[in-house]
Amino acid sequence: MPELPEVETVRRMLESHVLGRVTRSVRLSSQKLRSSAIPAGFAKRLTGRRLLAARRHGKYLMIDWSDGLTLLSHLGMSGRWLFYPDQPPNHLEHVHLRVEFADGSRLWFQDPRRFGLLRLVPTERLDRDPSLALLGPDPIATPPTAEGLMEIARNTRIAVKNFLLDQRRLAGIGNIYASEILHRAAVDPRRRSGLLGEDEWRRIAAEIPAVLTEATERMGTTFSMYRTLWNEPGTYGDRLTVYDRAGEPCLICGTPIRRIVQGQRSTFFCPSCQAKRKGTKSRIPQPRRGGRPRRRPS
DNA sequence: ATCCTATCCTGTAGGC
DNA sequence: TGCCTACAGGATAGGA
Repeated sequence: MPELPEVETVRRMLESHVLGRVTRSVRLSSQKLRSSAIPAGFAKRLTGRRLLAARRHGKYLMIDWSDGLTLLSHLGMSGRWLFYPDQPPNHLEHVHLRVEFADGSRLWFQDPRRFGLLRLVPTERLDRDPSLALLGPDPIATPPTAEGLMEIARNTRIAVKNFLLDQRRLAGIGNIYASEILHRAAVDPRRRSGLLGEDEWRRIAAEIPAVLTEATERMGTTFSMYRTLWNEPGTYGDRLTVYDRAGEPCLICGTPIRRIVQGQRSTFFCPSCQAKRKGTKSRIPQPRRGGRPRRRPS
């Protein structure tokens, strides 16, 4: 579910509202997350620690605690960090981690599908963690250049949509924003990365941070699962130009948006704006203003 | 090496 | 209403 903008939204909220709090009790669910190696003593090691910083690389969130401890987390498809200053809900399913702070506030990690990750790592060894070690640059911390992308793409035959999803090349883009970026860059998602021209990479390089930043400003995109730290939906769904709009008119040219499957995942694009030609001088689609509200999250 | 497929889970929407 | 299928924002092991 969550891509860079959703994780960054949560990170900012942790930074502004949870920083400095000290843990009083920590409870782990017995239900195991798919990718978490949770060592014995997890809860005990986190007890009595002060939250010092919240960092992010790509879709990974890193929460630093006192005494050199970092909680590495990935939201997978359905993970949520939720903060309750006062009363937490009585019944909430799939809560894997419950942290209670000394002031009575609580921080929970919920993940119904259990594709997420929680791992407690010594801060100094974080960069050697297998999940982080292979990640490419974060496109917000290090905005990509046309030249850089072209270099990474040299000699690869992978479709550009799947290229954008590969976290070892760039860390943070997921299935929604890959489609959005390519639509705004006017590049056909099926094009082989190694065959794209410099002008196309230039447009892609510009749209990557543009789309991710705009989405972050709107606290991400909520279809169903994703929520902010305050359990609120993100509103970038109102700005999506192609994702989940199969059959609806392209906001630039009116051509019906198409859905195809690449790597067992949906890709949405405009067959006209993103015509499969090299060096096309297409108009760059602009984000829509206002527009009809998207489906309300449940 | 590179690319692709299947798989891990639960919840929900839509067709009948 | 209920049953069934398809699909969902991700990463990754293993095979071609």
